Amino acid sequence: MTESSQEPGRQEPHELAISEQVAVYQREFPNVDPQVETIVSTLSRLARRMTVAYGRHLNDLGISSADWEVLKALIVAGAPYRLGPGELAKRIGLTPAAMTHRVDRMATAGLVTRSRDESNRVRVNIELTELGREKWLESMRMAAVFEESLLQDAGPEERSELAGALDRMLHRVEDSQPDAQGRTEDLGGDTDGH
Amino acid sequence: MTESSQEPGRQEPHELAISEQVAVYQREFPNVDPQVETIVSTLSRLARRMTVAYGRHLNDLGISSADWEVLKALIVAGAPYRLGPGELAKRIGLTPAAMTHRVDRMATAGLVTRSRDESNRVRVNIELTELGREKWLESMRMAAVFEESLLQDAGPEERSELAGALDRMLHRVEDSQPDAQGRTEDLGGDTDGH
DNA sequence: CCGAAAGACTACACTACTAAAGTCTTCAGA
DNA sequence: TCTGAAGACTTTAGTAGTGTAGTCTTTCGG
Repeated sequence: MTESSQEPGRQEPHELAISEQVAVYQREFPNVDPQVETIVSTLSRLARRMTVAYGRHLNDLGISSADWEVLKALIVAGAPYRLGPGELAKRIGLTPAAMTHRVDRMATAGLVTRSRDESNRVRVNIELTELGREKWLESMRMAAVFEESLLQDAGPEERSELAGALDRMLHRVEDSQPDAQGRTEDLGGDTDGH
Repeated sequence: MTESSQEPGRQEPHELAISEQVAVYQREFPNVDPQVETIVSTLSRLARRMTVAYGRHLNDLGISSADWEVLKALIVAGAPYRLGPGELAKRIGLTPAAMTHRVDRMATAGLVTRSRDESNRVRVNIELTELGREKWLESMRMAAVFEESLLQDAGPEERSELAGALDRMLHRVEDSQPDAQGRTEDLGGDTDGH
Protein backbone atom coordinates (compact mmCIF):
# COMPACT_ATOMS: atom_id res chain seq x y z
CA MET A 1 0.00 0.00 0.00
CA THR A 2 2.65 2.41 -0.05
CA GLU A 3 3.50 4.03 -3.14
CA SER A 4 5.77 6.82 -3.33
CA SER A 5 7.18 8.92 -5.97
CA GLN A 6 8.33 6.70 -8.74
CA GLU A 7 7.46 8.73 -11.74
CA PRO A 8 10.22 7.77 -14.13
CA GLY A 9 8.47 5.56 -16.58
CA ARG A 10 5.46 4.39 -14.70
CA GLN A 11 2.48 5.24 -16.76
CA GLU A 12 -0.98 6.09 -15.53
CA PRO A 13 -2.96 3.05 -14.56
CA HIS A 14 -6.58 2.64 -15.43
CA GLU A 15 -8.90 3.15 -12.53
CA LEU A 16 -12.48 2.51 -11.63
CA ALA A 17 -14.60 5.28 -10.25
CA ILE A 18 -14.83 5.09 -6.47
CA SER A 19 -18.44 3.99 -6.55
CA GLU A 20 -17.63 1.24 -9.03
CA GLN A 21 -14.75 0.08 -6.93
CA VAL A 22 -16.87 -0.07 -3.82
CA ALA A 23 -19.43 -2.06 -5.80
CA VAL A 24 -16.73 -4.55 -6.73
CA TYR A 25 -15.69 -4.91 -3.13
CA GLN A 26 -19.28 -5.52 -2.11
CA ARG A 27 -19.61 -8.13 -4.81
CA GLU A 28 -16.43 -9.95 -3.85
CA PHE A 29 -16.45 -9.39 -0.13
CA PRO A 30 -19.99 -8.94 1.18
CA ASN A 31 -19.02 -7.94 4.70
CA VAL A 32 -17.83 -4.56 3.56
CA ASP A 33 -19.54 -1.40 4.82
CA PRO A 34 -20.14 0.67 1.69
CA GLN A 35 -19.94 4.01 3.40
CA VAL A 36 -16.75 3.26 5.29
CA GLU A 37 -15.21 1.83 2.18
CA THR A 38 -16.21 4.89 0.19
CA ILE A 39 -14.63 7.24 2.69
CA VAL A 40 -11.43 5.26 2.90
CA SER A 41 -11.13 4.72 -0.83
CA THR A 42 -11.75 8.38 -1.55
CA LEU A 43 -9.22 9.39 1.03
CA SER A 44 -6.61 7.02 -0.40
CA ARG A 45 -7.18 8.12 -3.93
CA LEU A 46 -7.18 11.77 -3.01
CA ALA A 47 -3.85 11.31 -1.27
CA ARG A 48 -2.50 9.54 -4.31
CA ARG A 49 -3.64 12.32 -6.62
CA MET A 50 -2.05 14.86 -4.34
CA THR A 51 1.18 12.90 -4.42
CA VAL A 52 1.10 12.89 -8.20
CA ALA A 53 0.40 16.61 -8.30
CA TYR A 54 3.24 17.39 -5.92
CA GLY A 55 5.49 15.14 -7.93
CA ARG A 56 4.69 17.12 -11.01
CA HIS A 57 5.40 20.37 -9.28
CA LEU A 58 8.73 19.05 -8.10
CA ASN A 59 9.50 17.75 -11.53
CA ASP A 60 8.94 21.22 -12.93
CA LEU A 61 11.38 22.49 -10.36
CA GLY A 62 13.88 19.85 -11.37
CA ILE A 63 14.07 18.12 -8.01
CA SER A 64 13.04 14.68 -6.85
CA SER A 65 10.77 13.95 -3.95
CA ALA A 66 13.76 12.47 -2.14
CA ASP A 67 15.50 15.80 -2.54
CA TRP A 68 12.44 17.62 -1.30
CA GLU A 69 12.38 15.47 1.82
CA VAL A 70 15.87 16.63 2.68
CA LEU A 71 15.11 20.27 1.90
CA LYS A 72 12.12 20.07 4.19
CA ALA A 73 14.09 18.57 7.05
CA LEU A 74 16.62 21.41 6.78
CA ILE A 75 13.89 24.04 6.63
CA VAL A 76 12.19 22.53 9.65
CA ALA A 77 15.48 22.65 11.51
CA GLY A 78 15.35 26.41 11.00
CA ALA A 79 18.08 28.92 10.29
CA PRO A 80 20.92 28.41 9.60
CA TYR A 81 19.38 25.38 7.89
CA ARG A 82 22.20 23.06 8.78
CA LEU A 83 22.29 19.46 10.01
CA GLY A 84 24.66 16.50 9.88
CA PRO A 85 24.06 13.52 7.60
CA GLY A 86 23.37 11.24 10.53
CA GLU A 87 20.80 13.54 12.03
CA LEU A 88 19.15 14.02 8.65
CA ALA A 89 19.04 10.27 8.18
CA LYS A 90 17.40 9.83 11.56
CA ARG A 91 14.81 12.48 10.93
CA ILE A 92 13.90 11.17 7.52
CA GLY A 93 14.07 7.51 8.43
CA LEU A 94 17.00 6.38 6.31
CA THR A 95 20.32 4.76 7.05
CA PRO A 96 23.29 7.11 7.13
CA ALA A 97 24.74 5.32 4.12
CA ALA A 98 21.70 6.18 2.04
CA MET A 99 21.93 9.77 3.17
CA THR A 100 25.52 10.01 1.96
CA HIS A 101 24.35 9.21 -1.54
CA ARG A 102 21.41 11.58 -1.41
CA VAL A 103 23.60 14.39 -0.25
CA ASP A 104 26.07 13.61 -3.05
CA ARG A 105 23.37 14.13 -5.63
CA MET A 106 21.99 17.21 -3.97
CA ALA A 107 25.36 18.84 -3.53
CA THR A 108 26.11 18.26 -7.19
CA ALA A 109 22.80 19.88 -8.03
CA GLY A 110 23.72 22.83 -5.84
CA LEU A 111 20.83 22.38 -3.41
CA VAL A 112 23.06 21.90 -0.38
CA THR A 113 26.69 22.19 0.55
CA ARG A 114 28.73 19.65 2.45
CA SER A 115 31.56 20.75 4.68
CA ARG A 116 33.52 19.55 7.68
CA ASP A 117 32.50 21.05 10.95
CA GLU A 118 35.23 23.36 12.16
CA SER A 119 35.03 22.61 15.83
CA ASN A 120 34.71 18.87 15.49
CA ARG A 121 36.20 17.49 12.33
CA VAL A 122 34.44 14.18 12.61
CA ARG A 123 31.23 15.98 11.89
CA VAL A 124 29.97 17.07 8.52
CA ASN A 125 27.51 19.87 7.99
CA ILE A 126 24.90 19.73 5.29
CA GLU A 127 23.64 23.23 4.73
CA LEU A 128 20.90 24.54 2.53
CA THR A 129 22.09 26.81 -0.27
CA GLU A 130 20.15 29.83 -1.40
CA LEU A 131 19.09 27.79 -4.41
CA GLY A 132 17.87 24.99 -2.20
CA ARG A 133 15.87 27.37 -0.09
CA GLU A 134 14.33 28.97 -3.14
CA LYS A 135 13.35 25.62 -4.55
CA TRP A 136 11.60 24.79 -1.32
CA LEU A 137 9.82 28.13 -1.21
CA GLU A 138 8.74 27.71 -4.80
CA SER A 139 7.42 24.24 -4.03
CA MET A 140 5.40 25.77 -1.20
CA ARG A 141 4.01 28.43 -3.50
CA MET A 142 2.86 25.83 -5.97
CA ALA A 143 1.47 23.67 -3.20
CA ALA A 144 -0.43 26.57 -1.68
CA VAL A 145 -2.18 27.36 -4.95
CA PHE A 146 -3.02 23.71 -5.48
CA GLU A 147 -4.23 23.16 -1.94
CA GLU A 148 -6.40 26.23 -1.93
CA SER A 149 -8.01 25.01 -5.14
CA LEU A 150 -8.79 21.71 -3.46
CA LEU A 151 -10.85 23.48 -0.82
CA GLN A 152 -12.14 26.25 -2.96
CA ASP A 153 -15.78 25.26 -2.66
CA ALA A 154 -15.66 24.56 1.07
CA GLY A 155 -16.94 27.25 3.39
CA PRO A 156 -15.56 28.02 6.85
CA GLU A 157 -17.79 25.54 8.67
CA GLU A 158 -17.06 22.76 6.24
CA ARG A 159 -13.37 23.42 6.61
CA SER A 160 -13.44 23.17 10.37
CA GLU A 161 -15.58 20.07 10.28
CA LEU A 162 -13.19 18.49 7.82
CA ALA A 163 -10.17 19.43 9.89
CA GLY A 164 -11.82 18.02 12.98
CA ALA A 165 -12.90 14.78 11.38
CA LEU A 166 -9.49 14.13 9.84
CA ASP A 167 -7.75 14.97 13.06
CA ARG A 168 -9.88 12.49 14.97
CA MET A 169 -9.11 9.82 12.41
CA LEU A 170 -5.42 10.52 12.65
CA HIS A 171 -5.53 10.25 16.41
CA ARG A 172 -7.31 6.93 16.14
CA VAL A 173 -4.54 5.59 13.93
CA GLU A 174 -1.79 6.87 16.13
CA ASP A 175 -3.36 5.49 19.26
CA SER A 176 -3.68 2.09 17.69
CA GLN A 177 -0.18 2.16 16.22
CA PRO A 178 2.59 2.36 18.74
CA ASP A 179 5.07 3.14 15.96
CA ALA A 180 6.34 6.60 16.61
CA GLN A 181 7.79 5.92 19.99
CA GLY A 182 5.98 8.78 21.61
CA ARG A 183 8.62 11.33 20.77
CA THR A 184 7.07 14.69 20.35
CA GLU A 185 9.94 16.47 18.74
CA ASP A 186 9.86 14.43 15.65
CA LEU A 187 10.16 15.26 12.04
CA GLY A 188 10.37 14.11 8.57
CA GLY A 189 7.94 12.15 6.62
CA ASP A 190 7.36 11.09 3.15
CA THR A 191 7.35 12.68 -0.15
CA ASP A 192 4.33 14.65 0.65
CA GLY A 193 3.97 15.59 4.25
CA HIS A 194 2.83 18.95 3.05
CA MET B 1 4.56 10.93 -2.86
CA THR B 2 4.07 7.61 -4.25
CA GLU B 3 5.49 5.58 -1.66
CA SER B 4 4.85 2.14 -1.89
CA SER B 5 5.85 -0.63 0.20
CA GLN B 6 9.34 -0.17 1.41
CA GLU B 7 9.20 -1.88 4.70
CA PRO B 8 12.36 -3.92 4.76
CA GLY B 9 14.74 -1.84 6.75
CA ARG B 10 13.34 1.63 6.58
CA GLN B 11 12.90 2.74 10.11
CA GLU B 12 10.33 5.12 11.49
CA PRO B 13 11.21 8.74 10.97
CA HIS B 14 10.73 11.31 13.64
CA GLU B 15 7.80 13.57 13.03
CA LEU B 16 6.46 16.84 14.31
CA ALA B 17 2.88 17.06 15.45
CA ILE B 18 0.68 18.53 12.74
CA SER B 19 0.22 21.78 14.64
CA GLU B 20 3.96 22.13 15.09
CA GLN B 21 4.59 21.45 11.45
CA VAL B 22 2.06 24.05 10.40
CA ALA B 23 3.74 26.50 12.75
CA VAL B 24 7.06 25.83 11.04
CA TYR B 25 5.52 26.43 7.65
CA GLN B 26 4.08 29.72 8.85
CA ARG B 27 7.44 30.73 10.20
CA GLU B 28 9.31 29.89 7.01
CA PHE B 29 6.67 30.72 4.46
CA PRO B 30 4.29 33.36 5.77
CA ASN B 31 1.79 33.20 2.92
CA VAL B 32 0.51 29.87 4.12
CA ASP B 33 -3.12 29.52 5.23
CA PRO B 34 -2.94 27.66 8.54
CA GLN B 35 -6.30 25.98 8.22
CA VAL B 36 -5.75 24.77 4.68
CA GLU B 37 -2.30 23.57 5.59
CA THR B 38 -3.65 21.76 8.62
CA ILE B 39 -6.24 19.94 6.58
CA VAL B 40 -3.82 18.96 3.86
CA SER B 41 -1.09 17.89 6.25
CA THR B 42 -3.48 15.83 8.31
CA LEU B 43 -4.83 14.20 5.20
CA SER B 44 -1.35 13.36 3.93
CA ARG B 45 -0.22 11.99 7.22
CA LEU B 46 -3.36 9.97 7.69
CA ALA B 47 -2.88 8.44 4.26
CA ARG B 48 0.69 7.62 5.13
CA ARG B 49 -0.32 5.96 8.38
CA MET B 50 -2.91 3.95 6.54
CA THR B 51 -0.32 2.84 4.06
CA VAL B 52 1.92 1.72 6.87
CA ALA B 53 -0.91 -0.14 8.55
CA TYR B 54 -1.89 -1.93 5.35
CA GLY B 55 1.75 -2.77 4.76
CA ARG B 56 1.88 -4.39 8.14
CA HIS B 57 -1.24 -6.39 7.47
CA LEU B 58 0.21 -7.61 4.20
CA ASN B 59 3.46 -8.41 5.86
CA ASP B 60 1.60 -10.60 8.32
CA LEU B 61 0.02 -12.34 5.36
CA GLY B 62 3.41 -12.84 3.77
CA ILE B 63 2.71 -10.86 0.63
CA SER B 64 4.11 -7.62 -0.71
CA SER B 65 2.07 -4.62 -1.74
CA ALA B 66 3.14 -5.28 -5.31
CA ASP B 67 1.59 -8.72 -5.00
CA TRP B 68 -1.54 -7.24 -3.52
CA GLU B 69 -1.88 -4.89 -6.45
CA VAL B 70 -1.99 -7.86 -8.80
CA LEU B 71 -4.42 -9.78 -6.62
CA LYS B 72 -6.70 -6.79 -6.58
CA ALA B 73 -6.64 -6.39 -10.35
CA LEU B 74 -7.61 -10.03 -10.76
CA ILE B 75 -10.39 -9.72 -8.19
CA VAL B 76 -11.71 -6.60 -9.88
CA ALA B 77 -11.75 -8.47 -13.17
CA GLY B 78 -14.19 -10.87 -11.51
CA ALA B 79 -14.59 -14.63 -11.82
CA PRO B 80 -12.84 -16.58 -13.18
CA TYR B 81 -10.16 -14.14 -11.96
CA ARG B 82 -8.03 -14.44 -15.04
CA LEU B 83 -6.12 -11.89 -17.14
CA GLY B 84 -3.07 -11.83 -19.40
CA PRO B 85 0.21 -10.30 -18.29
CA GLY B 86 -0.11 -7.48 -20.79
CA GLU B 87 -3.58 -6.56 -19.64
CA LEU B 88 -2.52 -6.74 -16.01
CA ALA B 89 0.43 -4.51 -16.76
CA LYS B 90 -1.81 -1.97 -18.43
CA ARG B 91 -4.29 -1.93 -15.57
CA ILE B 92 -1.63 -1.55 -12.93
CA GLY B 93 0.53 0.85 -14.88
CA LEU B 94 3.63 -1.27 -15.38
CA THR B 95 5.55 -2.45 -18.42
CA PRO B 96 4.89 -6.02 -19.54
CA ALA B 97 8.48 -6.89 -18.73
CA ALA B 98 8.07 -5.86 -15.12
CA MET B 99 4.86 -7.84 -14.97
CA THR B 100 6.66 -10.96 -16.12
CA HIS B 101 8.90 -10.77 -13.08
CA ARG B 102 6.06 -10.05 -10.70
CA VAL B 103 4.11 -12.98 -11.98
CA ASP B 104 7.20 -15.18 -11.63
CA ARG B 105 7.42 -14.35 -7.95
CA MET B 106 3.72 -14.73 -7.38
CA ALA B 107 3.48 -18.03 -9.19
CA THR B 108 6.36 -19.37 -7.12
CA ALA B 109 4.50 -18.24 -4.02
CA GLY B 110 1.41 -20.02 -5.24
CA LEU B 111 -0.75 -16.91 -5.45
CA VAL B 112 -1.43 -17.25 -9.16
CA THR B 113 -0.92 -19.77 -11.92
CA ARG B 114 0.49 -19.09 -15.33
CA SER B 115 -0.67 -21.10 -18.33
CA ARG B 116 -0.86 -20.82 -22.09
CA ASP B 117 -4.24 -19.91 -23.47
CA GLU B 118 -5.69 -22.90 -25.29
CA SER B 119 -7.31 -21.07 -28.15
CA ASN B 120 -4.48 -18.64 -28.81
CA ARG B 121 -1.13 -19.94 -27.76
CA VAL B 122 0.58 -16.57 -27.90
CA ARG B 123 -1.50 -15.56 -24.96
CA VAL B 124 -0.80 -16.43 -21.37
CA ASN B 125 -3.39 -16.54 -18.64
CA ILE B 126 -2.62 -15.44 -15.14
CA GLU B 127 -5.22 -16.86 -12.86
CA LEU B 128 -5.83 -16.41 -9.18
CA THR B 129 -5.36 -19.54 -7.10
CA GLU B 130 -7.54 -20.36 -4.16
CA LEU B 131 -4.64 -19.31 -1.95
CA GLY B 132 -4.39 -15.99 -3.74
CA ARG B 133 -8.07 -15.34 -3.35
CA GLU B 134 -7.93 -16.21 0.33
CA LYS B 135 -5.02 -13.88 0.88
CA TRP B 136 -6.98 -11.08 -0.71
CA LEU B 137 -10.07 -11.83 1.34
CA GLU B 138 -8.00 -11.94 4.48
CA SER B 139 -6.45 -8.59 3.62
CA MET B 140 -9.94 -7.20 3.22
CA ARG B 141 -10.97 -8.57 6.59
CA MET B 142 -8.04 -6.91 8.27
CA ALA B 143 -8.64 -3.70 6.38
CA ALA B 144 -12.31 -3.66 7.34
CA VAL B 145 -11.54 -3.93 11.02
CA PHE B 146 -8.91 -1.24 10.78
CA GLU B 147 -11.08 1.10 8.73
CA GLU B 148 -14.05 0.73 10.99
CA SER B 149 -11.86 1.62 13.94
CA LEU B 150 -10.78 4.77 12.14
CA LEU B 151 -14.36 5.97 11.99
CA GLN B 152 -15.52 4.49 15.22
CA ASP B 153 -16.30 7.80 16.87
CA ALA B 154 -17.99 9.32 13.85
CA GLY B 155 -21.77 9.28 13.77
CA PRO B 156 -23.90 8.92 10.65
CA GLU B 157 -24.02 12.63 9.85
CA GLU B 158 -20.32 13.08 10.33
CA ARG B 159 -19.68 10.15 8.05
CA SER B 160 -21.79 11.56 5.25
CA GLU B 161 -20.29 14.98 5.62
CA LEU B 162 -16.83 13.50 5.49
CA ALA B 163 -17.67 11.39 2.46
CA GLY B 164 -19.11 14.44 0.73
CA ALA B 165 -16.21 16.73 1.52
CA LEU B 166 -13.62 14.21 0.40
CA ASP B 167 -15.53 13.45 -2.74
CA ARG B 168 -15.68 17.13 -3.65
CA MET B 169 -11.95 17.45 -3.07
CA LEU B 170 -11.26 14.45 -5.25
CA HIS B 171 -13.38 15.89 -8.03
CA ARG B 172 -11.49 19.14 -7.81
CA VAL B 173 -8.22 17.32 -8.27
CA GLU B 174 -9.46 15.24 -11.13
CA ASP B 175 -10.93 18.21 -12.94
CA SER B 176 -7.68 20.06 -12.68
CA GLN B 177 -5.58 17.05 -13.65
CA PRO B 178 -6.21 15.73 -17.13
CA ASP B 179 -4.24 12.58 -16.28
CA ALA B 180 -6.63 9.72 -16.47
CA GLN B 181 -7.64 10.20 -20.02
CA GLY B 182 -11.31 10.20 -19.27
CA ARG B 183 -11.71 6.47 -19.49
CA THR B 184 -14.47 5.33 -17.27
CA GLU B 185 -13.81 1.66 -17.30
CA ASP B 186 -10.50 1.96 -15.63
CA LEU B 187 -8.89 0.01 -12.95
CA GLY B 188 -6.00 -0.59 -10.81
CA GLY B 189 -4.33 1.87 -8.69
CA ASP B 190 -1.69 1.90 -6.20
CA THR B 191 -0.58 -0.03 -3.35
CA ASP B 192 -3.45 1.08 -1.30
CA GLY B 193 -6.53 1.82 -3.26
CA HIS B 194 -8.59 0.30 -0.52
C1' DC C 1 3.12 -20.53 -47.86
C1' DC C 2 5.24 -16.16 -46.62
C1' DG C 3 5.81 -11.95 -44.18
C1' DA C 4 4.19 -8.72 -40.83
C1' DA C 5 2.21 -7.96 -36.39
C1' DA C 6 1.26 -9.18 -31.66
C1' DG C 7 2.26 -11.06 -27.10
C1' DA C 8 5.38 -12.61 -23.81
C1' DC C 9 9.93 -13.41 -22.25
C1' DT C 10 15.09 -12.63 -21.74
C1' DA C 11 19.25 -9.92 -21.14
C1' DC C 12 21.14 -5.92 -19.56
C1' DA C 13 21.45 -1.67 -17.15
C1' DC C 14 19.96 1.62 -13.68
C1' DT C 15 18.31 3.62 -9.25
C1' DA C 16 17.88 3.61 -4.55
C1' DC C 17 18.17 1.29 -0.76
C1' DT C 18 20.29 -1.81 3.45
C1' DA C 19 23.96 -3.96 5.98
C1' DA C 20 28.43 -4.39 7.19
C1' DA C 21 33.17 -3.15 6.92
C1' DG C 22 36.50 0.60 6.84
C1' DT C 23 38.58 5.27 7.85
C1' DC C 24 39.36 9.13 10.35
C1' DT C 25 38.66 12.02 14.56
C1' DT C 26 37.96 12.80 19.24
C1' DC C 27 38.44 11.95 23.98
C1' DA C 28 39.27 9.59 28.48
C1' DG C 29 42.63 7.41 31.22
C1' DA C 30 47.30 6.02 32.44
C1' DT D 1 51.84 11.92 25.31
C1' DC D 2 50.40 7.54 24.25
C1' DT D 3 46.71 4.20 23.71
C1' DG D 4 42.38 2.33 23.10
C1' DA D 5 37.46 2.91 22.70
C1' DA D 6 33.66 5.28 20.84
C1' DG D 7 31.57 8.10 17.38
C1' DA D 8 30.47 9.96 12.60
C1' DC D 9 30.71 9.47 8.11
C1' DT D 10 31.93 6.92 3.86
C1' DT D 11 32.78 2.85 1.12
C1' DT D 12 31.75 -1.60 -0.56
C1' DA D 13 28.87 -5.37 -1.59
C1' DG D 14 24.47 -7.14 -2.26
C1' DT D 15 19.30 -6.82 -3.06
C1' DA D 16 14.84 -5.53 -5.12
C1' DG D 17 12.25 -3.74 -8.57
C1' DT D 18 11.93 -1.41 -12.70
C1' DG D 19 12.78 0.24 -17.76
C1' DT D 20 14.66 -0.48 -22.52
C1' DA D 21 15.74 -3.22 -26.22
C1' DG D 22 15.92 -7.35 -28.54
C1' DT D 23 14.25 -12.33 -29.30
C1' DC D 24 11.12 -16.05 -29.88
C1' DT D 25 6.75 -17.97 -31.00
C1' DT D 26 2.22 -17.78 -32.76
C1' DT D 27 -1.26 -15.83 -35.51
C1' DC D 28 -3.28 -14.04 -39.56
C1' DG D 29 -3.72 -11.43 -44.02
C1' DG D 30 -2.58 -11.91 -48.70
